Amino acid sequence: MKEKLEFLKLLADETRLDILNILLREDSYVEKIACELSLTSATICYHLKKMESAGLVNCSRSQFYIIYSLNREIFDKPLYEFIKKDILFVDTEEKYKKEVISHFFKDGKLTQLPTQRKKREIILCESAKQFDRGRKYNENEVNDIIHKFYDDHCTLRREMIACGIMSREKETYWLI
Amino acid sequence: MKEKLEFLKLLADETRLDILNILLREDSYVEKIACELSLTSATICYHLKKMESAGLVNCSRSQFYIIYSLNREIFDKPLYEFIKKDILFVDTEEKYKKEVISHFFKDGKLTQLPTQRKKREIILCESAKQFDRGRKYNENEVNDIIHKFYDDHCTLRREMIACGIMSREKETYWLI
DNA sequence: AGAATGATTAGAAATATATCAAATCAGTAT
DNA sequence: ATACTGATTTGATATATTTCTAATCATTCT
Repeated sequence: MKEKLEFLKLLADETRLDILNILLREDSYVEKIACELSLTSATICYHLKKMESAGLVNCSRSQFYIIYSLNREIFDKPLYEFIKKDILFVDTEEKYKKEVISHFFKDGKLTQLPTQRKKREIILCESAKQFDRGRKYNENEVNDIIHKFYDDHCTLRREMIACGIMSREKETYWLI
Repeated sequence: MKEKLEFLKLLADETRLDILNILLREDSYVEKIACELSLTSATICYHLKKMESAGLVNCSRSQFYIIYSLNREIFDKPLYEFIKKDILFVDTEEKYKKEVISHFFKDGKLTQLPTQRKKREIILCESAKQFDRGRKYNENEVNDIIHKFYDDHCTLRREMIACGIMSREKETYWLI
């Protein structure tokens, strides 16, 4: 998660890639790398310290120098390992529905019936909450209830039946 | 090379990692991803476009939507593949030597004999260029030549012999 | 053809970070 | 002990990039 991102951020820098490529070839030390890359020691040190604390490289003192070396095993892992998060996404459908509902319902009024099938279905389900399950309604009652939040009661009524939320027999309507 | 860096930069962003993790689970489209991550469509689009042009994801239109999917084969490769540069480093030793020489020689004068063995060797080799190979020198000649660029001719003369650049027999000196 | 809708682009603001010069720290050698 | 030398830290500057809002584009459906 957070660590993986930090890890990838470390790799996503040209200077650090250059440093890693040098270490891939041979162990080295700050001053020499700085010379090879035409940068200051301060800069190289800054990068090496960062990479060291992330476990990308190791270091040990040898006489005057602090020798840096690559932690090679890390680089054998497939890229997949570095992007996969362990977090499971739950309730994304629910969140999406809420988003759609809050977009089409303003102050309790349905501003418009969505053209898109998937979204229309969500809106129709939401509209159906104005009716009680098990109760029978006549056409006028249905129209009145719909009219409280949407002008075109004919269309909405028809659509609810078309998508299988509501059923009708003669003049009687009920939720399925 | 350049491409690899661009690739890693793309991965080193939290939002893009989130997007990739969503696509790892299922194909999706801009608006839905935006909703799931609580960001605007513009932002998601910006990231997806970037990743698409790098070949990380693919897209195709389906009715209203442009469905994005992961280019999975890329993620199977080991990290190593993404950091290894093809460029061979040549002349790094040469560059390092020049750096050391220009540091210790100012205006043709040797400011100081380096303490460090490796650097001292470089300086001694550089100093040896003042002598001609094959020619024999007596001690005074050696001292005079050295004295033109360094005060302590005794030390320098001794060091050149110690490190095997110059040889001596009785009062005669010559380069090896 | 025209309305609706998802995708994209443009411009601006905010944030993160690589780099350097200079100062300081920490071992090494005489 | 003291001078030397490589490593590190600090503070400042420059640059890149993410994100948003608003406008525009492109496609689908009636």
